Amino acid sequence: MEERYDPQSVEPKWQAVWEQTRAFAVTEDPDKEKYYLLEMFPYPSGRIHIGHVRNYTIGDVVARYKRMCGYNVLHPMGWDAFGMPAENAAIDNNTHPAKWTYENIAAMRKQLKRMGFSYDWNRELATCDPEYYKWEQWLFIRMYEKGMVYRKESYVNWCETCSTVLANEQVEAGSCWRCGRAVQQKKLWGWFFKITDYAEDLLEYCDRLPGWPEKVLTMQKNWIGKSTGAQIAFPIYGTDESLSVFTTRPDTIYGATFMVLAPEHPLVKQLAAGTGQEEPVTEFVERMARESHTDRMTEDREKEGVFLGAWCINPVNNRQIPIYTANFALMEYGTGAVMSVPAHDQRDFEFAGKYGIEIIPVIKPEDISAGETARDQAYTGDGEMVNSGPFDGMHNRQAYEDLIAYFEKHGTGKRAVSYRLRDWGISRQRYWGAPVPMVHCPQCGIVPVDEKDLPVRLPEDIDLLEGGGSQLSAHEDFVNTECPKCKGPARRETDTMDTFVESSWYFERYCSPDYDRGMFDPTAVDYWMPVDQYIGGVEHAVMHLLYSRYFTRVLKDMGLVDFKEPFTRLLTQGMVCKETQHCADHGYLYPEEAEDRDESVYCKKCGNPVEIGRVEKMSKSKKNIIDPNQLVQYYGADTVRLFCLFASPPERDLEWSERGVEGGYRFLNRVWRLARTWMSRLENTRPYDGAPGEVDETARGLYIKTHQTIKRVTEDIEARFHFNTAISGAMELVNAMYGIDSQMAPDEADPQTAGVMRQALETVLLLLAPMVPHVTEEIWEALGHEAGSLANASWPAFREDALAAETKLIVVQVNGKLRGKFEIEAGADDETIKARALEDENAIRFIGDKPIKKVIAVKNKLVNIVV
RNA sequence: GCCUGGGUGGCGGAAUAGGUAGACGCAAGGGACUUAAAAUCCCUUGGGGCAUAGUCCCCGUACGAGUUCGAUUCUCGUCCCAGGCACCA
Repeated sequence: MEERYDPQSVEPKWQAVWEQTRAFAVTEDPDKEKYYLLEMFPYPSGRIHIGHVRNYTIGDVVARYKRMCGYNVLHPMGWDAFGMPAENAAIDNNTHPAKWTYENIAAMRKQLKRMGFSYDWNRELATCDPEYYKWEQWLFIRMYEKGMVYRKESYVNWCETCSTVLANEQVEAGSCWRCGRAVQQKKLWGWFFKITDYAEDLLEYCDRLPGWPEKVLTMQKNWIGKSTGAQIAFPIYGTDESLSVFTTRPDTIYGATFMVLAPEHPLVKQLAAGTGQEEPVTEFVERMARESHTDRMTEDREKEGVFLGAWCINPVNNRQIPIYTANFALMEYGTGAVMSVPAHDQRDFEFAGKYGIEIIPVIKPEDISAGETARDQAYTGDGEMVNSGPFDGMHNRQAYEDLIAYFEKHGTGKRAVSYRLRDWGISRQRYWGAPVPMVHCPQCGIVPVDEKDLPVRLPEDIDLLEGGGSQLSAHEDFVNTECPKCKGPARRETDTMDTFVESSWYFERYCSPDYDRGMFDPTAVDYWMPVDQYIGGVEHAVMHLLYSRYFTRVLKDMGLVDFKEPFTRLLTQGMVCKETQHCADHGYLYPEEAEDRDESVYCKKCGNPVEIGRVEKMSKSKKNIIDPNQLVQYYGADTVRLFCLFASPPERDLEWSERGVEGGYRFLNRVWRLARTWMSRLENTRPYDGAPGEVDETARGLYIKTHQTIKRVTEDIEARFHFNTAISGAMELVNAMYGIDSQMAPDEADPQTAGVMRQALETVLLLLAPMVPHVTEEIWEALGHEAGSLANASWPAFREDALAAETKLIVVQVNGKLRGKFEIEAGADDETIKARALEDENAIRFIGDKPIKKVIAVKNKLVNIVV
């Protein structure tokens, strides 16, 4: 053991050992209980950032901990390797996306290895590998055959900068989630997955995922957005046709005074034709089409519409009601038509007010005296029905049910459910993605590629410099093919798939990454899946996690897996944040561009004082980032890992602090120095593992502390992943060992004390091994253990009797306020401790001459005297 | 507006089947070692009070009530912060 702790020599040494011995490679072993720990795989951007480090450190601690507990732990890592940045970088640097991607992967793999994460690198995969996306294409065809995929022309979210389609989930506040540009609507043909078929099941299972954070489940539920109500047909006046609407409030139908169609609704132009309203309607519809989705959806958007010149008939009272088209109606939701009841819907109320449409209240508010009708807003609550013919006097909840029964009886409507969730549009007009494996044949129409011809490989000789959009459609060799059916000339589909498709099944591929007869080896998936613990950022709460749940259901319905939910437990770790530094002349500054002196911070460029901003998520634009590489070079991977774990519990945001990192480094040095000081005394000593009764005074405290710490750290990790308190516990144990150290020199220690010291030291190493694996392995070896054996050591167990055989501190309260305390042997009965408490001088002082009403005793804890 | 979380020292954060509030770390102050500094080690550190300086007293977990012998923890109300959703009929 070296005198000085030098992470730069210790860490690479153990990383080499783990690599050579393939320490973390696993295979299915039916005799061992499995544990599948997965962290969300990264996009290979070129270098890992501190968010990755935190995510993967948390995961690594759990993986190593479970491994020490005897589980067969699958802990894989790979690359979410398709996507736009590769194309942009390729254009910028005149390289190829594949080259750029694989170089980035190599660089990041090296960085991850330098962190000492316990991955089974044999299972590494990259989604841009044809051997990977081949099976994605295979599944696409299976889904197509089963009618789970379809093609349609639709308005899509279009990002001009990225020249691609975005899924609804990829639009954030009306802008592209990647580049921030305002999203436009564009009509385009594209491929869709029928995720809406599973809306109900996905929703239902939100209540059957106890291992998931409530927050994520709520977000998913909201995203699916289930509403129940009725679908009702309104005959169109003067025609044989009818207008179908979805409403959640069939009970308010007597108050319907107008109808609204989405501007894109096919009936809009048809109904307006020849009514004299044709011109204003066409003008309105065209203006709406020109407006971006963003503008139309902005908050507080003024409601606006045009009368179509047509009417429909309310089926319950034959009332003739006007039909409008308006900006607030969405074609994608329900039937694209709204039954408007201004008295009981705020939006309809505003519209009616603007256009002078009649407002008929049909529900009397429960909290307002009868007869009152003048209101400045819609009433959306419950109450007694009025103005509703035969339903008058009934409670609206009852009328709701009766009206649905009435519609069903007369065939004018039915109970209905509507979801906010839309089908998943997966077409992207980009090069760097998995090609959709379909062929357009002038004779046979759309034909899937033959399975034997998979994968449909991305052509490598491509010139990306020619403008944006998909270069695939310009690649003649790729596009021109023959029809799998009639063998005539045909054209290939040039859309590639959304990269979320790859990440919807990679966790299954990890189970058998080299399998070449299917997406995965069923026996391997059967053994490893589902993932026991999944860890990643909350930013994936909706998209990635919902798509993965959907995909798993698809695989189940195809008989490929026998479970519905891929992730049993989910942990969403918080973000890494740091204060910003801003110079009046030079803008935001990187940490190394500012200089700390005299308790203030100055800009290195101009020497002026720097303004310290609020603590925010680390981002390049704010320059409040720190480079994991530099930290590792300076402090070592163990210190960086330790700080990430210690600074805050995993689900909470972590505020980066250079001083905090130094604190972590100092602690590891403290452990090192203690081990080094005592090494010659301990290396030939056996750890003391005897009964507590035989431990004499000197070592007794440390002995008990050791066992208490094992219990505490185990519970902190096992029950709640609170590594910060686990580390606190280990620090306390080290402090206790320094207590012995300050009392005696190592060679003065009696055999028993030395044994207890060794036991304490080994405990510290075992408990910290999952968190700081390198330094602990080094000291473990110095103690005479086989090199590299700590990674496979058993998690320590505590002795119950070591915790039990103790005196307890009893707190004395008078009227609930702390007035004194005393020590007594553990388990002393209530009467004994009450008696002792009543003798307490200070307590007596507070009791004074007031009569004692009651004395409450809690065994081993406290006595409260009530006066 | 709706849905989730969350408000505890100078700072990051401990403590919830209700039972000593502030573990552990950072920062700060004092001391030891040193020619000196760094490193290290030890001590102090929520606020206030006192003729008694203590095994002392009062206040204190966003704010206001309530339940209880006892509330950071449970209930109700209010305020503030963060994240998500937001014309979804």
